[in-house]
Amino acid sequence: MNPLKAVRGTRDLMPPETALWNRIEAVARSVFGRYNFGEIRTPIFEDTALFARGVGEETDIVSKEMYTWEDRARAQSEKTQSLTLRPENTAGVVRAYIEHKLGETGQLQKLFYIGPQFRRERPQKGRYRQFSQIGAEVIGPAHAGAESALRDAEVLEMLATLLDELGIEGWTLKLNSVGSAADRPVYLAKLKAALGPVVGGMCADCQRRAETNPLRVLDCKVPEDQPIIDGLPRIGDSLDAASREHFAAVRAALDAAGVGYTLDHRLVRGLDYYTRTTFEFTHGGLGAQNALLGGGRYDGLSEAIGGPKAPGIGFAMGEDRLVLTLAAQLEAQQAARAELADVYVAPVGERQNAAALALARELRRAGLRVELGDGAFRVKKSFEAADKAARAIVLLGEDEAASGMLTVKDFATAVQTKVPRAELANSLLAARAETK
RNA sequence: GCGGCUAUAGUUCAGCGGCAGAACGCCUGACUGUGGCUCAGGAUGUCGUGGGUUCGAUCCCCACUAGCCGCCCCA
Repeated sequence: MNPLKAVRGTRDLMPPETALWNRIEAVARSVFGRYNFGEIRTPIFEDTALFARGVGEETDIVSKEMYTWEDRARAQSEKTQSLTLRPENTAGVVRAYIEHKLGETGQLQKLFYIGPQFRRERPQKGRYRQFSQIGAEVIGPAHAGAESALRDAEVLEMLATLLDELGIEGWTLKLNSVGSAADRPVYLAKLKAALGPVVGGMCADCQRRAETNPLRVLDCKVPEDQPIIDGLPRIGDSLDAASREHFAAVRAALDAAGVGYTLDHRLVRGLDYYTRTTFEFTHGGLGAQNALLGGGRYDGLSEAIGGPKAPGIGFAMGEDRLVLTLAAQLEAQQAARAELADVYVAPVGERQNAAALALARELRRAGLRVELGDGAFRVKKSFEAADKAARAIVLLGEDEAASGMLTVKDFATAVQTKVPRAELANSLLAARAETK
């Protein structure tokens, strides 16, 4: 029988890499906290209809990338229900906002999440079928200021801070406005009309996209098509006065805060719910998956899934890609170093094993990270193991047990001393404080 | 869903139609209570899975599976 393996597109995360994941999440929590966001945890699966209505029936995510199944009825009277592993988290957050009537509080809701999402795509570097996203949403009634351009700018400024604090070097913010729900059809009609006479001269992909999803034509990277694309109408020219003003206010606030960005009139996002501001933070070195995070405003999403009017803006960041980027910046080695134990407790002779556990318990209760050896090991072997696992070793043999003076050797300095048992924890804590 | 490349020790990888290799790591000893450096020895493995060609296949052929890269799409 073949051993079972993790299913395609999923993987195990293990030390030392998990230390890097934890560090990323700790930095994100710290930044979100300072911007006064609270954490939300929504279920990993939801009613399929939530994604069909929220994300958009015609998007690739919904039409071919979801893990969907029919939940079986447990009684004759019970109906079966179509359930889906969440492919993204914004729809779930907005569903919770509606379900718990958060709009009735009158307050702006600022929520962040960290958790796994699922899409049945072909796996490749930085893209897995179970992947983790870190995201946040600002949503609320219009009278709470949810529609304000200041909220867009604040979210973008927060993201710039987050990427800086994570230590991501060389990111780029791309910014665009796709207009209101009313602007979209107007622009689509113009775009289709303009494509009509020229699409025949474009690449096969574009000819297909012109039919299925004309906005994606703007994303085409084929060099020969670029002059044609440059001649197509720009979405920015189809915005109504209010959208135009909103976008100008976002840019003004970013300029005032000193957050750099690049206007990209071709930045259209794949999800149906986006309105007005759309953005993407990109980074080189990720191959075809160069987007670290993306997001935008979704003023109509709540209504699309049956809720009250609740404009909002949010983003989702691919945590797997952040890890890749940071690991490439040698952060992984530092994370691995942080995993070293403070001390290795080495009993000498099996008769000291019981006493060694008691000693390890004392040290661990004092807050030290402790690896416990085994008295069956020869002392040389204990030292070898300790050198790999910890910053220092404590020997507990017959001499030490009799005298109460423990032998401690610090590997960084190679200095060996005798320390009274009562002072051991404090002395090790002091040593740790020095090296960190 | 489509195309290209890849799959050999714990890891990174070499290799050849006829006994399975290196480096690092691991184990043992030099050193009976002292790591790192050195030296001497040792163990690794259904050569991804299944089929075919052949006297003989890890090697050649086919299929499958998985990974990587790209496309589609997206975070």
